[in-house]
Amino acid sequence: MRQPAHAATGRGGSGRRRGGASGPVTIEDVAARAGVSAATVSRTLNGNYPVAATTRTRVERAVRDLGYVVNAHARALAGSTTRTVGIVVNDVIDPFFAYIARGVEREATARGRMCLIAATQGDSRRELAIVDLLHEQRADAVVLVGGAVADPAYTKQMAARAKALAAGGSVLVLCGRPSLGPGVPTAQVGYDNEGGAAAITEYLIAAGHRRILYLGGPAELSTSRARLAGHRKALRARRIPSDPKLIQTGAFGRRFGYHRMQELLAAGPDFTAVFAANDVVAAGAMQALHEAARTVPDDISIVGYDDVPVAAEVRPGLTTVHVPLEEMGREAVRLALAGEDTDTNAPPTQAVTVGTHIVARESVAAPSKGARRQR
Amino acid sequence: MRQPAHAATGRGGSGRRRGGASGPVTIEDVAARAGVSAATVSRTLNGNYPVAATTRTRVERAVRDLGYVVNAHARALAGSTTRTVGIVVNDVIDPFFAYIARGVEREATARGRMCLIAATQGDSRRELAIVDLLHEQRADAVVLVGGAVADPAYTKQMAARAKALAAGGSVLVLCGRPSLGPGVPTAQVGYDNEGGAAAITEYLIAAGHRRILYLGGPAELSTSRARLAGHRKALRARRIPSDPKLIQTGAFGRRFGYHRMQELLAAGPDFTAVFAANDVVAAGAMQALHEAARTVPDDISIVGYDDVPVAAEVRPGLTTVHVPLEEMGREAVRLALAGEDTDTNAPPTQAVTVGTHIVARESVAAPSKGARRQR
DNA sequence: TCCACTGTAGTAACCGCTTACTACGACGGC
DNA sequence: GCCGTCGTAGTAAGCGGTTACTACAGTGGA
Repeated sequence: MRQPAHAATGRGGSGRRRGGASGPVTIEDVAARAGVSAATVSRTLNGNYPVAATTRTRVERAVRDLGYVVNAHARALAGSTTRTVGIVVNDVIDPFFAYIARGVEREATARGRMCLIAATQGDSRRELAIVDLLHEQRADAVVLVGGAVADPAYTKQMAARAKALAAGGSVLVLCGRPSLGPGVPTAQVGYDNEGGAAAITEYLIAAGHRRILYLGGPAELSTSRARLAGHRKALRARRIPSDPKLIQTGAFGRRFGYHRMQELLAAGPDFTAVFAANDVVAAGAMQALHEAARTVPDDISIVGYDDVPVAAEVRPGLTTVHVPLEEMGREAVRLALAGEDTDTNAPPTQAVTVGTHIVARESVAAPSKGARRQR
Repeated sequence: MRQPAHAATGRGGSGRRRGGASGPVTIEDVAARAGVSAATVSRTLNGNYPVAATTRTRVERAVRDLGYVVNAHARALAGSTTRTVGIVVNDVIDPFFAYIARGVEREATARGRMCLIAATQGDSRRELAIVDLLHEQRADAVVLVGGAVADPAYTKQMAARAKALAAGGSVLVLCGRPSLGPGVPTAQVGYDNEGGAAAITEYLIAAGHRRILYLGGPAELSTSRARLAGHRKALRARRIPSDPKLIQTGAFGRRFGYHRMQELLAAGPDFTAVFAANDVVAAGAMQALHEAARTVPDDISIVGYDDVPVAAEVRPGLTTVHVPLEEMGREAVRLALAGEDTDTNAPPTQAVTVGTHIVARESVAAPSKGARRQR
C-alpha cells in the first residue's frame, strides 16, 4: 500500500489519477491537477489566507474532478483542533440523556463539530475508560452528562482526567453533576436539583399533603441525592417529620417505579402523595397505581421531575419540574467552545446554571378525606 | 507552539518531561524515558510484535509515569484504520432511531470502536453533508439508519458517496432502507416492512375488520411506502377494496397521529380498525380516541409497528409488529466489520434480513355490532 | 570454531495536512 | 528610474504515530 518516496514526489502532471486506481486522493493530487502547490490547495480549502480568484477556481475544479475529501486526521494532527466533541451518557435511550445529547449534538453540529458518543450503562469504571478513549481522540470538549456516583476514589480519578485533558487543550464539561473539587479545570452546566425538589415538595405541601412518599433513583447518584436533599429541606422548613419508610431509593427506571409502588401498595400505603425523583419513575408508579385501582390525583397525588415527554403523555398529565435538558446540552458546548474565537484561552473553570420551574398538570389535588382518615 | 527540529530530536535523557511543562506527552517522550526507541513503545502498546518482558515493563512504567495517552489521529494517519464508526440518524430522541443507535454503539464499543453520531432531522440534503463529514473522518463504517426518501436524485448522490467511501476502504451500511441500486457497494440490514405490514393487516382482517384506516408516515419515505404496500397487498389478497379515504399519510410523530385522528373522528369515522405505521403514531391516535370517548378495542381496534416501549406502556397494550431494532444496529456493525480479521477484503455487497413478528396485546378485538351497523 | 538462525530492538520512511518563512513580480512614491 | 510595499504562491518543517527493513547479540548444530 505504501508508495516509495519518489513515487509520491514524482512529477504530478495532468496524467495522474485518471482512473482513480492509485489509492485515495490526497491534497498533493489536487495540487498537481490544479498546477499549484499543496499549500495553496490547503489555503483555498480553509479560506484563511488570500488566494487569487483564478487560482481558487482552478483548485475548486480539481477538487471536484478528483472527488477529493480532506482527511480529518491529517488535519487534526497538523492543526490545533480536531473539531470534535465527545458526549458521555448513561444510555442513549433514556430521555434525560437523549435530550441533553441532542442539545450537544445540535450545538456542536451548528459549530461545525462532529460528535463522538459513548454509553457507560451507569458503570463509572466504564465511564473513566470512555473518557480515556475520548482523550485519545483529542476531542476539543468532553461532556459528561447526568449524575455521578458520589465516590471519592472515582472523583479523584476523574479529576486526574480533567487535568490531563486540560493540559492537552481540551475541556471537560460536567453537565448536571457536581464539581470535581476546587482547582480541577472543568466547565459546568448545572441546574438546581435541590431547589427544584424543594419547590415541588412545597407544592405538594401547599396542596395539603403531609405524608409524601419520595420514590427515588440510585442512592449513590448525585442527582438522586440532591433531589432527596431538597425534598427533606422542604419538609424540614414546614416542620414535617421525615419518615424513613417514606424514603424509597433504588433506580431511575420505569420498572423501579412500577414494582416498588406495587409493593408499597400491597403493604398498605401510608401516604397521600408521591414525589418521584424523575418522570419515568413516576410513569411506572402511575401504572401500578392504576392497576391497583387508585385514582390519580383523587386518591393519591403524584409529581415527577425533568418534564420529559412522558410527563405530558400519561393520563392524567404529570405535574413536574421542568428542566431545559436540550438547552443544557447546547450550553455545555457553548461553554466549552467559548474561547475558540478569542486568542486567549478561556478561563479554565466556568459554570452556568439553568433555571427550572414547575409545570402544573393534573396529577396533584388535595388529599382525599378517605386518605386523611386512613392515617 | 511548534518546536524547531533540533529540539524535538535532541537527546531525550532522563531529565525531560519532569515538570510536564513542555506540551503534550508524545511517544518519543515515553521512549526517551524508558530508554528505548519509539518503535519499541509502539510495539509494546499495540502488542502485535514480540517485546522482551523487561522492556515491556520499562515502557509501561514510563507510560504511567508520564501519563501518556496515544494520539488517535496520528495512529489513524499512520495506520490503516481509524477504529471509528459513524451513525446517521434522523433524531436521537425518536425511539426507532435511538434503539438502532444503541445497537450500533454497543457493538462498536464491544469491538473497540468509537462512534461518531449526527442527526439529519429528516433532511436528506443534510444527510448527504453528514456522510461527507464522516468520510472526512474516514470512519471505518458509516451506518445510515432508517427510511430514505424515494428520490432518484438523492439516491444517485448517495450512491456516489457509497463508491467514494468504498474506494477509501470504508463501508456504507444501509440499516432499514432499500438498496442504492445494483453495483453500488453497500452492506444492508433489512427487515421485511412489506411482509410485516401485510401480516398485521391480515391479523386485523382475521379479527373481522374490513374497514381499516392506514395512518402512516411521510409519503416519500421508503419505510412508509413499504408498510403501505404491504397493507394494500394484504387487502388485495382478501379482495377487500382499498378506499383512498382510508389511506392517511403525513408524518411519523405522535403529533401527527393525534391530530389526524381527531380530524377523522370529527369527520365521522368510517373504519373499525386502525393500522398506524408506527407505535408512536398509534400512541397519538389512541390519545385522540380516548379523548373522543372511543374505547380501544371495543369501539375501534388499533395496531402499530416497531414494538418500541410505548407500545407496552399505553393502555390498553398495543398489538404491534416487533422489530429487533437494537439487533439491527449490532448487525450493521458486524456486517461492516466482518472483514476486519481476515486478510481479504470482505465482499463489497452483503445483506442480512432480520425477522419480525406480531406481538399481540390488548388493542385488537372483533368489530363491534355498532360499528358494523354504522356502515 | 564457524555459521545459520532466532529473538529483539533500532532506523527511517512514510501517512496527509498546516503554516512559518521565503520568494518574487507588479505598483506607486519620490 | 529606483526601491519599499503589497499581493500571491512555493518550500519545507513539522504534527505523532506505524512498520518494512536492517542490525546485532545469543544459541545450537556441523
